[in-house]
Amino acid sequence: MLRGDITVAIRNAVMNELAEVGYGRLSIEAVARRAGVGKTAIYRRWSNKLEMVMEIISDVAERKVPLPDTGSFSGDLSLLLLIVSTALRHRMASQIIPDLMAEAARNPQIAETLQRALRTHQQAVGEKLIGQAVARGELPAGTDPEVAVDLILGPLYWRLAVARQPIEDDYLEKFTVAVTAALRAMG
Amino acid sequence: MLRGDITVAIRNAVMNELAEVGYGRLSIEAVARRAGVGKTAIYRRWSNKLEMVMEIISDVAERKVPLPDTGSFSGDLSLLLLIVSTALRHRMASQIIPDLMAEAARNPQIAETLQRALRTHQQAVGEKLIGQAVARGELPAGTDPEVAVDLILGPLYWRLAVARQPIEDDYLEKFTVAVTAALRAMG
DNA sequence: CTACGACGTAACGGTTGCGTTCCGCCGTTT
DNA sequence: AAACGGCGGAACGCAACCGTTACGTCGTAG
Repeated sequence: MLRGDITVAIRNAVMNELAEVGYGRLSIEAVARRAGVGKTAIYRRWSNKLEMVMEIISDVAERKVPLPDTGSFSGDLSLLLLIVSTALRHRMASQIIPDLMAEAARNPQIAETLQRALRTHQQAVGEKLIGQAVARGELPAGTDPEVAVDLILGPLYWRLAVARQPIEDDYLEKFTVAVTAALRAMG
Repeated sequence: MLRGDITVAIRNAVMNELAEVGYGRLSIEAVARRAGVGKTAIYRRWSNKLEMVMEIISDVAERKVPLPDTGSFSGDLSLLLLIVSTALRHRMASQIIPDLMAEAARNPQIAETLQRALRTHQQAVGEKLIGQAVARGELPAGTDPEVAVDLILGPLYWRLAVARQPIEDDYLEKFTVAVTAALRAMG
């Protein structure tokens, strides 16, 4: 019954509005305005702001990202770092994610949705990456995927999304070497 | 002329309000209510919300933290990790910092204030910690303090403030070993 | 003792957003 | 041809907050 093009327009408007003003200041009226749509069209689909945002965010978050398999751990790692650092440079990630993370500290429902998406992602990446490396004998058998993911994603997120400092040409290279050494030492 | 105890009450109210509802939803009226103070008392001190929050935050951010000097790099590192991880467990840090960081993505003035505080802190910690280790011969001479700081603070911030997962007993130990190896390899 | 000024309270007009309702339009279904 | 239902638009009453103002109280400085 509901028109699909209208739904798409609303979803886009929500994402853009989220990026521009954040969840806290996002208003249904602004979304309607931006989507070129009546408020009624929105309330016909969701009953309030939280429900609307959660449904839209969940959809986006559940899109799966292809995991690297280049044949060597350092290759996998380089590629992963490249993918993540590229993603974190886009507005979608660099604005919306920190905003929702901050919001999650107050709203259990947002927290749960985000954590699930995040943890699933992390686990998948960590287990595949580390599992492959261990199978190849490049990392010791006891390597903890969880700690490994922290070591890999943490610094990138910190630098790009928190400190918001640029990444120079050789940074990812240096970083790959460092992380490899760290994981070998930790086993 | 302005009464000091009132100013203190307002500052506390702002910090608590920031932690609870975040910058976006912080209202002057709520601050006044919480501080048990009239709005006039606030407007007599600051002309608007942004100015008020920035001044208060700047003050807090500029408080200097004593840097470790335990005599060895791994000792320094362990202590630093302990200090940071403890700080990040408190509401003040785990709620307010991500919130302001997200806000900074939109408000250049907030961004600048936070970046200055952050960068100053980072540089001080990085240069002292790495400098000491290099002087002792524990790290190679070319070690980049900036990358080192990313490697140290990034994973902790990620785990505690983003992923919001607990830190187990041996995590910091493992982590210390890993980071040490990473820095040695990177030189 | 007086004057000053910071204080809390209360009210102001104006803005924004909520969630709801009613309307007339128009494309689809039957 | 008629009925249905999603659509945009407009307005509703309600609530919160903005930044400002007027007023009366009270502690302190002169």
